[in-house]
Amino acid sequence: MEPKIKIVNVVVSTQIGSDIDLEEAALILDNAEYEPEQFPGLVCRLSDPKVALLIFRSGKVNCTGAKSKEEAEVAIKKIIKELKDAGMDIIDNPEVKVQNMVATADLGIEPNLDDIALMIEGTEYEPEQFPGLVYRLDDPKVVVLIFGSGKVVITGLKREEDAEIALNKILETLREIEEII
Amino acid sequence: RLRKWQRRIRVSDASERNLAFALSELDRIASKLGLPRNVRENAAVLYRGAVEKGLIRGRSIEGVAAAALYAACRRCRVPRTLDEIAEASRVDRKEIGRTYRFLARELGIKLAPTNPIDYVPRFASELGLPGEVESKAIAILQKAAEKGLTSGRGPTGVAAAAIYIASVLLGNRRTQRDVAEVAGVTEVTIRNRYKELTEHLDIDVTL
DNA sequence: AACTTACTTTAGAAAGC
DNA sequence: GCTTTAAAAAGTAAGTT
Repeated sequence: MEPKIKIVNVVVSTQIGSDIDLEEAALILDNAEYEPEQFPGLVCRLSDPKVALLIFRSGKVNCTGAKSKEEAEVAIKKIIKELKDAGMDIIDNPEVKVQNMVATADLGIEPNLDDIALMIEGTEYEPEQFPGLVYRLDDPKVVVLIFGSGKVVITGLKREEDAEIALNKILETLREIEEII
Repeated sequence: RLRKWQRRIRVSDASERNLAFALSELDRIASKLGLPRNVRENAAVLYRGAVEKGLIRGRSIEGVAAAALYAACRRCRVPRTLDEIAEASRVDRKEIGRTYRFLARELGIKLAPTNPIDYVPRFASELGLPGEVESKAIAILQKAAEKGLTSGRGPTGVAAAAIYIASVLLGNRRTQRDVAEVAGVTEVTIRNRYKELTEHLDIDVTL
């Protein structure tokens, strides 16, 4: 519990029915946009849990922008209630699956990105294109963006605890590099 | 049996035609950018390697050629930005960058991040600056790298700021606007890097 | 020169082109 | 591959004031 890891985004998927009339749903939901020419899903933004939901004709639903799985579940229950109250055929307590989580943290040191790029396989660092170094880990299968400030972004997370595991692995690798130098 | 034979001829015909096209593309882009022979040859080697490993599948010949040239420029320490390569070819920078990463990974080429110092000779030359200014800019960049002032910043921006500072210090002043133009960055970026470098390296620039 | 807004990178799901 | 969604990191860019 040394590093303060903060979950900043959670992506979740679920299914609330099948063969959903998105035109109808668009009329029922307040902040809904549905432009099939542009994207096959209906976009609905909620302000309460500040999230965005994508609803598809198949009944599949994605929820992004939540800070936790629970927050995403609250958002999904909200739209389910709205659609059900309007008379649509919707599943009540669908199983929600976390597809991805994004976290931020601080290494507490200012790493030399050039050294990391040269010494660690599987890292990409192209400052011309992006200031962060891209570090792909296999064990917790996540991707970590490391910045010169020591700030870090961890994404691809399926479990919250993997963030700390990944962070510790990186700190350990950084220590090994410093020993060599 | 005869069909199979004809097919082989056709395939090898197509391969040769594609390789010839790729090499002419490399030459066309390289000429437009005024790249030396060794860079073109290096790019051709990379391209052939990509063909041998079947890395062209699902990718355009122009895209792979542009990416090979981008990688070759870096390997030969005469870097061109993705924007410069994109402008000289008809491939957009996003695809060149993506293809370059793919090639580097698949061909097992590990390129060090572009060193801002590698941009100095070209930029200084385009600005008509003497060798002393070039050397001074390089010295500034070496100090900057030691203090971690280049990490995360765009190589062209840092190089531009160092050249600007060196030009002022040695009495061969170029305007930020002129330096920004040859480096392909904005004046705002030069000012930001300028502030950072002069403050952290204790450089007194009196105008 | 300051502000604001916006784009670069990463992951993942969805349905369709 | 692309399209759309959200969010963070830090750098760079562009438009206003």
